[in-house]
Amino acid sequence: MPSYAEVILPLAVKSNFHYRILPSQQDQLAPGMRVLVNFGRSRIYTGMVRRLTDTLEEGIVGENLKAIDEVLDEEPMLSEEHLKLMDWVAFYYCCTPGEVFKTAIPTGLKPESALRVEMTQDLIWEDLQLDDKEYMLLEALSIQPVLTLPEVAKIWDISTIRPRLKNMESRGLIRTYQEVEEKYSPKTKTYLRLAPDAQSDQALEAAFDALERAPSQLDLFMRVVQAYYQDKLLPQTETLKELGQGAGTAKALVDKGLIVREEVKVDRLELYGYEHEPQTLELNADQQRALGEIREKLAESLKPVLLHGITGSGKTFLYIELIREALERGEQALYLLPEITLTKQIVDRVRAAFGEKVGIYHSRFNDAERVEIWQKVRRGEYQVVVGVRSAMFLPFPKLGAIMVDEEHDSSFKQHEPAPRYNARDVAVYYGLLRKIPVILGSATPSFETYRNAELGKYHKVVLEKRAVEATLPQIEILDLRGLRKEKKFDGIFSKRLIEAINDTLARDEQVILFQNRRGYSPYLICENCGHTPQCINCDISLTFHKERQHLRCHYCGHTDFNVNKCPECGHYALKRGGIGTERIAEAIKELFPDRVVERMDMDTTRGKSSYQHLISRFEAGQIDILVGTQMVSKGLDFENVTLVGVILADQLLTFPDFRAYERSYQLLTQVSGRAGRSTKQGHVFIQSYMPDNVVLTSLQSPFQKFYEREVREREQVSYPPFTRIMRIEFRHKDRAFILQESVRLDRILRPLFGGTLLGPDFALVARVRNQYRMQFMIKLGKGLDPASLRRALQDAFDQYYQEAPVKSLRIVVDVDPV
DNA sequence: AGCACGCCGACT
DNA sequence: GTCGGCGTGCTC
Repeated sequence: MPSYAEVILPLAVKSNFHYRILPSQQDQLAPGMRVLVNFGRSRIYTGMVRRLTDTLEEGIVGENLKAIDEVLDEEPMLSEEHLKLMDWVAFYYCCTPGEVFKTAIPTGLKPESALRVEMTQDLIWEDLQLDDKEYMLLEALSIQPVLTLPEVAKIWDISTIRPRLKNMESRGLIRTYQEVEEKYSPKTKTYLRLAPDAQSDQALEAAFDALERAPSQLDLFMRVVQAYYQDKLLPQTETLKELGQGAGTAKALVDKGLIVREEVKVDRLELYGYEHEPQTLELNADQQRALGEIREKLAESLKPVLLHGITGSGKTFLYIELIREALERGEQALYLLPEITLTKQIVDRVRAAFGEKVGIYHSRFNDAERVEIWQKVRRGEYQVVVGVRSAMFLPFPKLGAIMVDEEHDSSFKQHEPAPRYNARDVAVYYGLLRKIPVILGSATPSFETYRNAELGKYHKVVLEKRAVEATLPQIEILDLRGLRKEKKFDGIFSKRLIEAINDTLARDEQVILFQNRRGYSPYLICENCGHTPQCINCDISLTFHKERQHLRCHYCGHTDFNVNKCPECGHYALKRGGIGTERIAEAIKELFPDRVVERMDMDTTRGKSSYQHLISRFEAGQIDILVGTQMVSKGLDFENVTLVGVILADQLLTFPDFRAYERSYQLLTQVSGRAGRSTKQGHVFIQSYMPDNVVLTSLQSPFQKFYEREVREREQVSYPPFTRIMRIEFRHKDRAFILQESVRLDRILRPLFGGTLLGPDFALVARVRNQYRMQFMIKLGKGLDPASLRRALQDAFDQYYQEAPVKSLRIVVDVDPV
């Protein structure tokens, strides 16, 4: 048995650390187990054993290593393949193993120590020379004997508290120590049971006698006895409520020794009941054909499959069949989708097929819930998981298939913090590693995936027909230039759109209006001097929110209540510019005062269930017009929605990014797909000042045509999918300094990457939270493989740091940014 | 990520 | 003169 364990720590440290394995731990330790280890002066972290070894790097002496404090698992929590997956993510996305570990494992499974503060025993207050802060702390400690660091910080209201605490400790006033806090505890429910001593006939008789003058207690006791004879446990809360009594009654009986309380672990995940019996689906002919093709192709060779199916073609039914096959093989399946598509609708569908074998994994789950899902997946109790990005890291013991729905969706990519991974690509890698099928589904595939399919790296299967016999929605582009001249456009709505809304509502059908800007107006502008109020921390104009009567920065959250007076010239001449969802909702309410209009964007869906609530109301027909951002473009499959209006497509089309057209096409296709999900004809109106734009004119023709045309342009400028991009961003609070460093970095990077290196440029928003941001882009073509690029980059950074000390310049590497 | 050490401005 | 601010380097 090796003597040392290489341990991944949940920190952004470059490499793993080694710990000594104690003799008592020798035969129980294996890679994939969690351990408690001491790190630094006094902190205790949960680490992950990566491997066991006898050899150490040069300069590290085995005897000097710290020992593992405690082994937390009896069985490895992660398989070797899971560990390999995490290794790959760290390598590919240029981050540390610890950063991957941190995201991959729920917080509840990573207990760590926190500093506690206690008052010294027998402190004689009179003799002490205390300043205000010290007095405040001791006073707090006399009420609450143990405080944590954040609590102390709150009492003192200063930023550096540690030196003060140290000072107080050295004077013998307080004691500080590290304590590991258990982060996860199972949820329990209290049941009542007849006490063992009260179970004999004699004892019961005596008890009834004794309770003669306590009718409430007698009532409850009768229930307990009844349950005892039926061999059942009695739930305390419900029983007391039923009897109309308080907790005191139960307590009295417990005190008399007649009954006992029992805590039973309960499942936090018992969601709403699924009424449906598991059922098989009837696939239509086209779906049958596609399913057959997928099977054939996978049997031929195990490559990822692009399932290209138009909106409403029933891709979900195919996923379900493929999942069923995995389960029949005795394996598990993972169904990944973007956050906002994970709705009750989709869950219901999957539950209808697989019942209680289905687990859900969502960012709105709290930590305890995540732990329970994790455990159920690990024990195989969940055979199917429907989840978002991070579900990719769940510990499936025998994963047999992965479905990635809406594979083009950018929410599969994590932006902040590291690891900046794309769950779709991680899925593809994991499929390769475990030799299991991966299905990438989309109506508008990403250019990367589509090209891989064209090149034969991926299989391609197409679904061309809508599942329900329905005609595709009619898309009409409304030319605002012309309409404005003819006075058929009021600045927000064209006459044509209003008429269409009117007709739709008259038929008792519903309307979705889409605008990719929240708030009332994206900027204010002074009519006197032309100034636009900017955020004090970021280089961006502030968005006006009318309801709250303030200006808000959508990057850092800074708010400013000065909405009337120009901060530059002092005139009360601030005018509202641009159109946000709030303004559209207001305008549409004025036009249709007796209709129910609701807004769906990040401002109106902050609460845990507000999103679901809005959707349910919309589904039930309680909302006539829904105005929203991207949020309305996905997951809303409602038959009664027959009209979709895009208020202004131009901001999408002119967004300064090489993917702007690809994105616009995807988004507009998706939002159009909301109209006419049934036999009713759907209509889509897109307002624009650039009606001839190729994206708008391509919307009604097949995706492939648009792709072929666009991809040629990409090829000419060597952009993805012909290259892969690595973005190197650096941040610093001093503008002059970052400019100077950009030149120095350029000098080092240029010889390595030559013409494939773009930049340095300021980022799209040059300053965020008072940090200036500049960036390089490296286009990684055929010549350079990712591994050597990463090495070259590491060398370059090493050289950069060696050349001159760098003051707090943060460098962020983003691989395959989207 | 913490936490210690080390160097510069506003206070007794 | 010191207290306390942050900037830098190290942790198996």
